[in-house]
Amino acid sequence: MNIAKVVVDVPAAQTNRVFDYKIPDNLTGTIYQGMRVIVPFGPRKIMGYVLEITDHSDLDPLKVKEIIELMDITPVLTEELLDLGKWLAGHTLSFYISTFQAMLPQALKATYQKEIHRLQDSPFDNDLDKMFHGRDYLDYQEFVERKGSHKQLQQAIQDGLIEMVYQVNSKETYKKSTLISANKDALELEEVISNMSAQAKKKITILRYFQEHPEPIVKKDLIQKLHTTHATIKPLIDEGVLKEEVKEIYRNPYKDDQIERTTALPLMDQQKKVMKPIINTIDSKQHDVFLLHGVTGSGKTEVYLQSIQQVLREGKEAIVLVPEISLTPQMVNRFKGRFGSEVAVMHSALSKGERFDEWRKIQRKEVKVVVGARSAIFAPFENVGIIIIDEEHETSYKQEEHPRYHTRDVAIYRAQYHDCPVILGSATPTLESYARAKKGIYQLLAMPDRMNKTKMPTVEIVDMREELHAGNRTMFSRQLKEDIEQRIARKEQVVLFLNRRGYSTFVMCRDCGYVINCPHCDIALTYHRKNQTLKCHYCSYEEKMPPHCPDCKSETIRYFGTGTQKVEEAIQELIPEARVIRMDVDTTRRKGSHEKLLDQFGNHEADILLGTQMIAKGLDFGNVTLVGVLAADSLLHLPDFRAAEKTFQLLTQVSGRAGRHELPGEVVIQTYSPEHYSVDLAAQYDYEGFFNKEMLLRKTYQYPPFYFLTLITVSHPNQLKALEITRTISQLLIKHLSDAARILGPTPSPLTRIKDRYRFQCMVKYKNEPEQRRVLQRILAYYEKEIQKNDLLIQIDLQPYQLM
DNA sequence: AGCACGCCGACT
DNA sequence: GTCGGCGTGCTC
Repeated sequence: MNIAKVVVDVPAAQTNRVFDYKIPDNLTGTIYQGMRVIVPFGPRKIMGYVLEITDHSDLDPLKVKEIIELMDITPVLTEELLDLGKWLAGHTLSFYISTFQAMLPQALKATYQKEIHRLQDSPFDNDLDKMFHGRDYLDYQEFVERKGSHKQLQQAIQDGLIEMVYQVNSKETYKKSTLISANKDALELEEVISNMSAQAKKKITILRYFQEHPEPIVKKDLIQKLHTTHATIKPLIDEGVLKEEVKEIYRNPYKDDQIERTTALPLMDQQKKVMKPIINTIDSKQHDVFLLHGVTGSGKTEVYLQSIQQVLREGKEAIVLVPEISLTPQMVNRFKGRFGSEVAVMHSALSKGERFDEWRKIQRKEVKVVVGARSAIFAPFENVGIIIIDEEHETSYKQEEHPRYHTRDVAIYRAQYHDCPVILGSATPTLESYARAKKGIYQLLAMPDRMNKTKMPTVEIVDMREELHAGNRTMFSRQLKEDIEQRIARKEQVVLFLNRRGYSTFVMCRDCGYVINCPHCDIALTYHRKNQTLKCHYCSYEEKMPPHCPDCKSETIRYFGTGTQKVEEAIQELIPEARVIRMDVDTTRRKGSHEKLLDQFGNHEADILLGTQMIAKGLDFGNVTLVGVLAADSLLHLPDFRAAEKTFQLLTQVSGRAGRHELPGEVVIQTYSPEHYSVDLAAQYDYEGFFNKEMLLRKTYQYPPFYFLTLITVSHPNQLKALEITRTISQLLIKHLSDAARILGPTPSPLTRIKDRYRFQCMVKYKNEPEQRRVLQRILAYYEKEIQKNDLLIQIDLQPYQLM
């Protein structure tokens, strides 16, 4: 057992395999699969993951190098996760290294540094010598920046004067804290005190403290509590009366102790009904996928909590996934409240260090439940008893970069391994999931009623075209304005929802219609009022807002579109007495500000909560009786076959924010296409009707769930070249896939140009193409060289969510 | 990816 | 004759 099979940290097709390394004697017995190691690779030193430890290599023993050192004391990837990574790489056409990296927190990613070390004290007489500044090493980066001569460098290496040293580091850091405790019991301390000089007042106070509180205390806290300093504690430690120990502590982003503990709530009949099959599956250690279709406010979370409780009782662990956007303090508190310190929380608002700590709690089995966004599906638990995906229809479950996985697929794969259930919960399931449930592939569990039997809010659809005809040019219909005023008068609260997508704030000249576009990408620049600049969403190009139109010199150049800022101004103008809280990316960027704004709203410090996507989910304020949707159909016109589905989901989701408690709710939806079925059926809360209607269309136009999709996007700085390659790829696909597969394209991508690269795409619609992955892999291999040297980029997305 | 090797044109 | 440009191929 002295050979390790290692996947190295080089994401390229040619290195996407294992390399054999000898395990040096000093590491025998301490090295396990799933550990990170540092290995020599060509002239470099890089990080790699040990996949397997065996006792033989097919290679010439002379060619096999030795592992340099270990980066971990315990494996960071379990055997299950290593296997999952291998499967996922094949499933998403990614490199092994990319899938393994995706499973671990950022802090464990290796960083590389190159240094020039001098081997002799004697100076060499050229410019290179000066760069050392008398030190014995020089950072390579510095050498490059100061335009060092590569020739001199090479010469010096040849002459044996210097050598290149490669450093491999990992970014993880541990937060440490010093604990103080007494070395003696209360009686012994009494003796020490009596022997002390009466002048040593502070010292005595400290010892008295430990007589009463024998448990260890953080040094900093002790100093603060007793108004003393390090200087008084130190001698006591030296005398052996007190002892000091350095312990690793976790950064704690949530103050656990402030969260009120809760116990299981009594269940309503419909909750009891759905719990039964879930509990059965848990008890019989079976794998099954449940689709929990429950309207907003039907009590899905309580079902999750009690299912988890059952899992914990069996000594197993639970993974709960929620969309990033709804990972609000309210949500987190519900889990912390029920399971206390058994919960780890993982999401992007945490710092790298905090996320690493949460991950380590899981790795060390110090917690039993993880609540997190997409990547938490890779939690290194070894005894998973349930996986819950809340709001399963959310698009954020699909990773849009390599590896392009869907969380649902990974969840089901892991649940199969662990023989445990998966619960997909949603008020508006994806057509894919609902269709599978109807076919019996998933088990459908329905919760059609709201808790406390509160009625779903009444929904009014307002046709904005009529408003325009009636001479109302504001963004608020007369009805919405009236309703808002009424709520404010009644001291009730209002949530206003603005869907920003498709309505970004572009700049247009009112005289000639000229729109300012990004010079590198094919989209309009977005206006940022803060510093009067125009920014590109895709390449972060930036320019100053021009005082007049670049085309016709007219000064009537204005920003268009409806941003939350603009809506806020409009409300103030229309209803001056309204107190408004605005929630968008700008106002919630700072850590904790999200929470703070919601608290303010919860305390009725404002009448109106105005926001984008992020307020559509999970908010639960009893005093909200009106929800206004300002532009319901802005999503409908995106080039996306899921546009109707997304609109339906969003409207349903938003409507659920109103009237959750005693007070009845009302929803006003403003739209330019009131007759569209997704708007109309959402207003009637008719999921089934929407499902049937949409399924019919999907069937006609051959989209999921009737067909699978593969989207191939080719981009290249040369437009013709991009088109040509896309055409070749479609022809190859036509040739090698079955006749039943439909290959569309090449067509220009909806975003024709990003960062000066032209984009074309090709789409495959198919039902069953077992050869497809292999064909695509061959296509990638065929273009490998061009991908490396030229600027060719080929993106392959199996089951894409975003068609852009 | 990065790095060495090697082949070619442009220059002291 | 030599320097440095980049295309080619390899990394246990």
